[in-house]
Amino acid sequence: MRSPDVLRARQSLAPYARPAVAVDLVILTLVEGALHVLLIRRGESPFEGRLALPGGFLRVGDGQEDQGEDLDLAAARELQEETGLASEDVLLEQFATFGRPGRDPRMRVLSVAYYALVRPELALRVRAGGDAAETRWEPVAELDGHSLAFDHGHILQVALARMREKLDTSALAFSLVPERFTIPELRTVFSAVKGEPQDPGNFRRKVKRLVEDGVLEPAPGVRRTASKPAALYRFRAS
Amino acid sequence: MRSPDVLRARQSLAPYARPAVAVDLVILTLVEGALHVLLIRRGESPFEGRLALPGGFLRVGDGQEDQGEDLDLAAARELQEETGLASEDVLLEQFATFGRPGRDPRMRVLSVAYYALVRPELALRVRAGGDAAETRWEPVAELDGHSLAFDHGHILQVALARMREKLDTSALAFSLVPERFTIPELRTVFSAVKGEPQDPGNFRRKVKRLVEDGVLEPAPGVRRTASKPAALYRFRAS
DNA sequence: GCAATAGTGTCTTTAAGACACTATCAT
DNA sequence: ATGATAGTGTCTTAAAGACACTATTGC
Repeated sequence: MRSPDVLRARQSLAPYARPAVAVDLVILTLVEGALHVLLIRRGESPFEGRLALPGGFLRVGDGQEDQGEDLDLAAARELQEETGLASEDVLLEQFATFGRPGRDPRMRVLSVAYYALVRPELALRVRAGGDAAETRWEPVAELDGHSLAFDHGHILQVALARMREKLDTSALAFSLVPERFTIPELRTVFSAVKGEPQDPGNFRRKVKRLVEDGVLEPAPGVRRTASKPAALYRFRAS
Repeated sequence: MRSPDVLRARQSLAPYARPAVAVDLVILTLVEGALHVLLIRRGESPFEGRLALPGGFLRVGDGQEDQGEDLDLAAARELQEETGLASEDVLLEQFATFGRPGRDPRMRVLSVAYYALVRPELALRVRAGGDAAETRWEPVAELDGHSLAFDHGHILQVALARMREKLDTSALAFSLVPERFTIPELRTVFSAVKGEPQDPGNFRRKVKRLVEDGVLEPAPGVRRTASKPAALYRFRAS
């Protein structure tokens, strides 16, 4: 075996072959109380005709001066290209990088994966279904993991697992409701992400604590519903 | 702006320039109750003479048939090369990927970062300080973030933040104590990672719950200490 | 009026935090 | 015996869960 020093020398002088690097997006929103993910029908091989996560290759410059775009910027650019949404309106967060050899049969490709949480009102604006590229919202719960192209089913599962971890300890949930939202709306998000219904009374108590702690604040107006109108709240950036 | 379809076509036919991809390791252990990270004194430009995280380039094959090594395997290989430790004896987990343009002045380099948690008994075996490459354990608390090469100070901070998040909700802590450990030993891990002392009585209660829940089990023997010997426990893989 | 759901209140259990106290070792 | 620390017990508070109940709307 070569010693580490020899390895290091070889690397700086004559680098190994490089992998292609893609940035893939798990774009999620809530439609009628259920998590939906934005998928694209692939029009070319491999996995032609299969659904896949939107994404694209990282732009790398051609030298020391121009080294290309940041990963977060690449994710924002892809989001814009695929949905027309600006990254300021969406929670966009890197969560893992996937690189198993063979995951793309053509060549070695690493995928730096981001999840993007889109408010329901913005999700409506996404050109879905009408495009040539055939972009569409698919309900996460009804997806067969094996139906997605590449390892995208796995990537989706990892994204969901991470979101479940962070749901209670971050501001993540507030990115899946309108900017001004009701407590029941927020409860729907928790129910959908956790996959089990949340008790209305207990959930309300939890949200009320957030208000007392200054995380949320009451917002003017009410939301008209099928029954009793509900009070509005908003997230305090502070 | 080019349409997405045109972009996709260009990419598959003539891929953009590719970044170099490194796998860097935040190798941590506990020495005398304090978190220590394994660092290497760089012997070459850039950042010659500065301390850096150990790591190396991902091995990518040269075609469709040989696509090279998996990311996890690359991390395990680097760990073995730098410390002599086998990945089975260490908790090795990817936590983020860093790719800011300019982070390496020579060229565009992505770094897929892993943390590696090493039991104190194994840490002693690591050839530290005696090598030509000058590998050494540095106390995390005393490190000036700006003293590390590249963005490695930042990478270290992200690793620690992630560990703090997962400490209470994963088996992470059990990888920083001997396979058979005492409650005070485990408490030291929590104190070091959280950065604040843990109450002995309350902490013991928490561990006892883990025993009742079958996460831990009593182990034979006792640990002799400077005072009263302590009972041993072990993590139940199950 | 009635269905639906926003919103309130209560009781119980669990866990965290503060902290006093006892037990058992090495020296 | 004494210092150190393993280990126990108690009191308080915060939060989760189960669940009964009231209030206000659209229809």
